[in-house]
Amino acid sequence: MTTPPLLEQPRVCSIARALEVVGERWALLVIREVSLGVRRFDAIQAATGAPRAVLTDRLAGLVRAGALERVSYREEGSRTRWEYRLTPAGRELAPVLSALRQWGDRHLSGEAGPPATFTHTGCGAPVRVRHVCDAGHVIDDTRMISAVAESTDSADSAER
Amino acid sequence: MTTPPLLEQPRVCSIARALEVVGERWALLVIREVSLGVRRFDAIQAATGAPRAVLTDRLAGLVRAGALERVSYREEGSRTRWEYRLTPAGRELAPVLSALRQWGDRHLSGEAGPPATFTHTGCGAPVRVRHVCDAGHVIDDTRMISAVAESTDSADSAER
DNA sequence: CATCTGAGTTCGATTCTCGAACCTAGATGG
DNA sequence: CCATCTAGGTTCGAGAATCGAACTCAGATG
Repeated sequence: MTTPPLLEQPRVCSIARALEVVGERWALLVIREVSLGVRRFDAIQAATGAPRAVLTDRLAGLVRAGALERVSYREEGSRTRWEYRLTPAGRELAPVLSALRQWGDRHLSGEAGPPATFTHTGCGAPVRVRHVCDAGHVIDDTRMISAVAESTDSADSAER
Repeated sequence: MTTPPLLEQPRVCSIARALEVVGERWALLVIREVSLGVRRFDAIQAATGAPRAVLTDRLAGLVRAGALERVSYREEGSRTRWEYRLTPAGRELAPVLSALRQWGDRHLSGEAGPPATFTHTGCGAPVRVRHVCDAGHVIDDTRMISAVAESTDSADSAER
């Protein structure tokens, strides 16, 4: 109980799997932009600052992973263009972005305060991400969350 | 409203700032391990699979950023050792990890289902991260969240 | 026909990451 | 006293990823 044993294999975990998709540099900033309605290559490039070659790569990866889709569209009297849109899976990354923003706001925004604030459109109150259980309890103390490992091969249960 | 103008500068944003600290490869997996109680260099190395040199670098970065602290400790009749602990700021990364895990669970865990589940210790109900406003409303539709840019220089307000 | 625009490619120069091997200082064993 | 073990790193060379700037290409536009 004092010193957990060394694992022989890196831990299998959804966090690691998620990071393989959205953990590369620029990937989450791309999702941020598309969430904000910025959908065209050049606009995403300008708003993120990613090098164009890298952006090409990230966009393709996010499409392959099912977070974005590449759609052709045509404005009145204009040629066909491409744009990137969030898929439902991509939209579900919103809590990841919010959680990062919340942490950055709190710990990295210096004197100036956060560069933007987010409010509930219904009631105007500030919005944050929190742990909530399905019975409706808001949980701020992470010690009140228990991990249960789905028994795979190497049995290691995590406690916090 | 149709096509947002190209930004001249990459967007200033807490997400980008947060990613400068925790966005490098392995950083969040290190935080995951320390959250789980794995505190020693070799144990973190084994659980994450990060190369040792990279791990040295990430640990130093996370200490510099104030998410971890490096503490010496001594077990009975043993020499002095070092361990890494979460600071309060590091503990506040929990929603980031949970949000990533939630997304990975939903979209990347294939047949086998999620490798672990998390429940509220009080009531046993599954825990997830959600947007909640300070008036207590749970918000699942992100269109009900409004962004208000703190008026800096280049005025661009974000709508979703 | 020349120009503009959107959406990429190509290129050479860093920079980062990987894995394996090596180093060091305090126990520990004989 | 010497060899060994362990924790916590360093060092090293090779390979992959990132960077910024310049180039391409096809369909409007003048």
